[in-house]
Formats: sequence, structure tokens, C-alpha cells
Amino acid sequence: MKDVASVAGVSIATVSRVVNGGDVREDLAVRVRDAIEILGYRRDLTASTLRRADRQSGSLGLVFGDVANPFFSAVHRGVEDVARDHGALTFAGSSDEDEERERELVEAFAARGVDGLVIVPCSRDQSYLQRERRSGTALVFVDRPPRFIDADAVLADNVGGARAAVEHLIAAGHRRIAFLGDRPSIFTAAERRRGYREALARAGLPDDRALERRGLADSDAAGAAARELLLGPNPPTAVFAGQNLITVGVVRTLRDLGLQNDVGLVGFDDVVLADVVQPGITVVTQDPYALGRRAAELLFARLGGYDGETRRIELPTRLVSRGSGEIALAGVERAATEGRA
Amino acid sequence: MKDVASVAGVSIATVSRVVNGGDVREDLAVRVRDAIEILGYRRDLTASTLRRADRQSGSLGLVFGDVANPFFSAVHRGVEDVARDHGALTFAGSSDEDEERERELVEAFAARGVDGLVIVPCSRDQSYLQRERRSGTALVFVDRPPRFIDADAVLADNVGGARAAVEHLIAAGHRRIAFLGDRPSIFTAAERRRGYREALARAGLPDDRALERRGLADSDAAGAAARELLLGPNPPTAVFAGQNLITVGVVRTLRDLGLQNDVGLVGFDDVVLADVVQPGITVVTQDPYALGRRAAELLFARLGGYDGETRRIELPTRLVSRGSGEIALAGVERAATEGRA
DNA sequence: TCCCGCTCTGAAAACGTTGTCCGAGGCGCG
DNA sequence: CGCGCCTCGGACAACGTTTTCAGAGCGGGA
Repeated sequence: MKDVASVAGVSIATVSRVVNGGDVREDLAVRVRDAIEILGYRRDLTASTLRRADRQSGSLGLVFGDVANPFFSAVHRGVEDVARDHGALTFAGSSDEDEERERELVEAFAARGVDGLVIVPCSRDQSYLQRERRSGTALVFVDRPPRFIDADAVLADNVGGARAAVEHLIAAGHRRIAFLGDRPSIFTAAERRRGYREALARAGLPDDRALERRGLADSDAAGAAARELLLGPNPPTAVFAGQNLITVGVVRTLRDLGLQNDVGLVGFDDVVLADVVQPGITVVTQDPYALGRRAAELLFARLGGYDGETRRIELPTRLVSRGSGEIALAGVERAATEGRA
Repeated sequence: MKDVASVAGVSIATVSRVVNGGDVREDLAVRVRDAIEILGYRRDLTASTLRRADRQSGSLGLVFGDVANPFFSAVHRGVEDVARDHGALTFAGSSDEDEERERELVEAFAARGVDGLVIVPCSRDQSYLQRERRSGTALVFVDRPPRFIDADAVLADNVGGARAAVEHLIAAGHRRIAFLGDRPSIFTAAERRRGYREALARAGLPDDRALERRGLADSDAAGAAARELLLGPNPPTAVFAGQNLITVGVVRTLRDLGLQNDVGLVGFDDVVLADVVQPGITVVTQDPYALGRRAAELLFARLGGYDGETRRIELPTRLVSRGSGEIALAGVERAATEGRA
């Protein structure tokens, strides 16, 4: 910058003004721009951030469960696209659903002066974020609401979606419907279980804990749980899978056991090739890209000065029938089940 | 920091030394640490970077085609895990295979003072990165090699993998094998086509341009191209799909046309549920997570002072047979094809 | 007792910017 | 012709750190 100033024959203050679009006489501005071109000067955003009045760095921090999970990476892209419109870049990190890593990531982002945080929380208590907020960092929660702190959030209708999924299976005649879910500490897993139980209750079906498997963190665990349920005594005739990885695991197990056409299945979240598998996988979808976009929009609204009350956006879910959810209970089984009920 | 110093009754220099592990008398260090605790002080990494001798910011920039593509997001995770071991965080951005966006991203990363760049290049010429290198930024290329600049790179064996895929189809009796590829400007797309043609040549098969479709950027385009080929005159009896999204599109089309058990298919890159679809999708896999890890390792080696000659790592590919690649040419067709040949 | 040398501390400069303040110069008006 | 106002450029301080440098204090050896 000093070099640019001396080449252009002006002071560094003038260079700064040219770069930031201040009032500068045109001939000087031209000289400065030429000098910048010649020297290949680029301003150092971090130094700029340090000094600026607004202290904006043009970067966001994203705390996800796992950047490689297609659900989160779609959210990521949604945030990125909106951030780009605002000249911002995104840091991203994976918590692996570990409270401590979540905090470490937040800490690391904050130390690098991010303007805002987009968080998929896994901790039981996010009040520790008060500190970041006080220091001017904007906060938005995605996929899961904040706990012990008031902040904007964008969520899907987890309960409603899960209820719709299970009601769909009930409508096909199923009475013994299993629930396979992620770790119960995860909000969406708990909510979807709630929807599952609500649907059972509304239909007057018993909630049988023996049909629930929770704490399934990946496809393999889900597949194993499904196998155990289906081969055990009194197996379910249908399964509600609470999450994309779980759905994949269940589908694999059903195929291994040759039961894919006999056991009903509805999954939460869409999965690649779900329409191609035989039978097609019926799912309740949400729109993770939109989730990310909306979250980023809320964030930039705050950064833009909006200071109204906190907002919570709930995006709808949609049931997509593809076959696996429409497998009706076979006549004899149905009779048996109904006789039992 | 000033506050910490005054609370602890020392100078800010001493606070800095405590934070950075310099030589400080134990009693003073304790007082400083207490003050830090009480005030909730956290050092500003950006200011630190500005002043430090090494000017390291503890952040990397990743330039991908699309952060939401499972291939790139797996690379992303690989880089993240290694970066984490080095106390670094990752910016990530999507170029959408657009030269200009690639440069914009690099520019934006550089302006934020990243220590290194992990790049999946899409531009024809990356010599513009010389400038970043001169300013001390480490460079590593992933998935695709650098052009017009010398830098470390981690690649997969695209030619070999593609050749293996096509030879596999040839071994099943196919003589008319289509190639569906991404935009030819993308290195991997070109290399895989090269492997495809090499395999044909080695088997003494003609290379028929009518069996090639290139420039397919997403699943829909790939599906449409496959449909056109299969419904056209002289359709192929097998397809080699050059990339994960293309594979998905082809699989969908095959199913739509009811040809999934009649047309051979091998895809490059693995796809979720590829083992569950009927028939299973035979693919040539690479390990994108490992790609990311190795790239990050090279990067940190450079940042750690390694100054030897540039390294290029080539990771192997592996053919995974699942059914679609083993569909043999039906007797009559085989006779017809061979008669024609 | 004196001096050397070692260890650790504090003052101050510097990193690359932006923002404030002042002054110079031009112009319009009385 | 002179006064005041307005515009715009330059000097300098400041942002939150690290690093250099000098010097204080202390212990040990002669």
C-alpha cells in the first residue's frame, strides 16, 4: 500500500479512499488504480477488519455434524450461495455430534473474527454462545433449535413429517411399525420419534418400546438394528427410518434378508437413487438447500442491522411415495395382527 | 489484552508471552492466567496473524466444483481432519466449474490471508497462482493436476481406472460401449475418456464417436443423453459412465426404459445405494476422503518448511463388481454384433 | 566487594489498514 | 479584492497483537 502510494505520488490515505470508494479527484484515482494494477496490490482484508469501524471480516463459520453428510453439504451450499451475494466466505467444520468439538469449532471461528455463525447444535446447552453474541457475532441455528439462548432458527417440520410418514404406513395396514432413530440427544431424532408416537397414539396403536431402536449414528449401526428387529420375535411389518444414513442401512438389510417387498419402509430425508431401488423408497423430504439459504438470509438480516424479535422459520416436509411405503400388509398377516390388536 | 495486563499487574508483552508459551516466571504466569479466566479474554487471531513473524493464520481455502457434491464433500472432510491436527480451519467454496469463479474464490481466500490453498482446478491455466505462491501461500492440487504452474498434486489413476472399467465390459462380451462424460475441459473427464479409448484400441474395437456423449454436467443431462443413445439407431450394449452424477442419470434412464438388466454399466466413482439397486451398480472407485487427507498432508509439509521438489501422488482405483458390469451380451445380439464386426 | 552474565520484564515499534482531523486551495459572493 | 465556505488530500493515531531491545535484578565467581 505504501508502494502504491509512492508510485501514484499520493498518500496511503488516498489509496485507501480509492480502494473503498471514498471521494477522490478523478485524476488521482486513475493514478492510484494504475499503480495498483502495476504493482499487483491487493488489500489485506484481515488488517482492514482489524481497523474498520464495523469490524466485519466477510466470513461466516458453519458448525455441522459432518461436512461430508449430503444433508449438511446441501445446507452448506445454500449458505454459501447467499453469503456470496454478500461478499462473504464460509468456514465449515464437523462436530461429529460431539459437544466439545462443537465448542472448539465455535471458539476457533470466533478467534478468526467471523461475522456470524450458522450452527447445527449438538450440545445440550448453547448459552456459552452469549459471549460470542456480546462480541457482536450474529447467530443462526439450522435444523435444530437453540437451547438456553434466544436466537433465530430455521427448522423443518420434524414432528409433522414423521407423523405423516407413520400415518402413511398405518394407512397401508401396518400395526407393528418400528422406529429407528439417531442418538436421542439430537433434537431432530427426538422430534421425529415424537411424531412417530403421536401417529401411533392417534391411531390407537400401542407404543411398544421393543419396536424402537435409537442411538444409531451410521448406516451400519442402523442396518444391524434392523436385522435384529426383523429376525427377532414379533418382528415389525414396517419401519420408519429417522434419517438418511439410517434409511440406507435399513434398505441394505431388507435386501440382504430378501424382505424389501414385504416390509413397509418410509425414511426421513431423501436419498440418492431412492427412486431407482426396487421398490422405490418412500420418504419424507425436506429441502436442506433452502434450509441453508433461509438461515443465511436471517443471518445477514441481523448483520444488516435488523434488531427485531427472534425469528423461527419452519419449513414444510413432503411425503414422496415411491413404493416402499405403500407395501400393504399381506392378508393373513393383517388378519393375525388385527386379531391380536 | 490491556485489561488482562492491568488486572494481572504486568505488561501486555508478558500476557502475550504467557499466551504463546514464552519464558515467564511461574507466579506471574499464574496471575495472568487467572486474569484471562476472569475477564474471558481470547486472543484475536487475525491481529496475531498480522504481526507474527510467520504470518500464519491457521486457515486454508478449498476451491471445489461444488461443496454439495458427495465426492467433493468427502475430500473436504479429509482435508478438514488433517487441518484439525494442525490447528487449522477450512474455508470452502464452489466454483461450479467456472474459471472466473475459481479465480474469484482464490482472490477472496488470499485476501483473507489463508496459509494454503487446496484446489480442484477447472481453469485452463493456473499460472495466475504464481502470485499467491510468491506471497507465501502453499498450493496443492487435488483430483486434477496444475497447468502452467508447478505444484504438488494428488490424483487418482483416472486412465487406468477407466481402462479397467471398459475392459471389464469388453470381457463380458460387449463391443458397442458408450462413453458418457462430463465437460471435456475437466481433466478427469478427458482422462477417463482416454482410458476408455485405450481399452477399445487394445481390444481392436473401433472408436465410434457416435457412441460418445460429453459435456454432461448433471444427472438429468446424463440421463437424457443415455436415453437418446439407447433409443437411437445402433444403440450401445453397454455404457461407461464417467462420474457419479452421470452414473445416477444413466441408472435412472435404464430403469425408465426397462433396460437395466440388458445393458451393461460401469460407473466411475461410487454412489450411495449402488449395492442395493437391482442389478447392483459396478463401479470403479477411488477414495475421495484419502485424496483430501493426502493433499492436506502435502500442504502442511510445505507449510512446515519442506522445500523439495514437487510431488505428485497417484492413488489407485478399484473395480467393484456388483452386477451391472457383468451383464453379458445376449447370444443373438452377440452373434449379430460379432457378425457385424 | 565488584563485575560479569544470565533470566526475565516492560516500553515501544511494527504489521496493513481506516478514520479523524486539520489545513491547503479553489471558488463564489459581498 | 477579501472573506468564508467547501472540497479533498495528507499526517497521524489507532485496531490487537508480537517482537525487539534495553535494562533490572540477581546469583556466582574472582
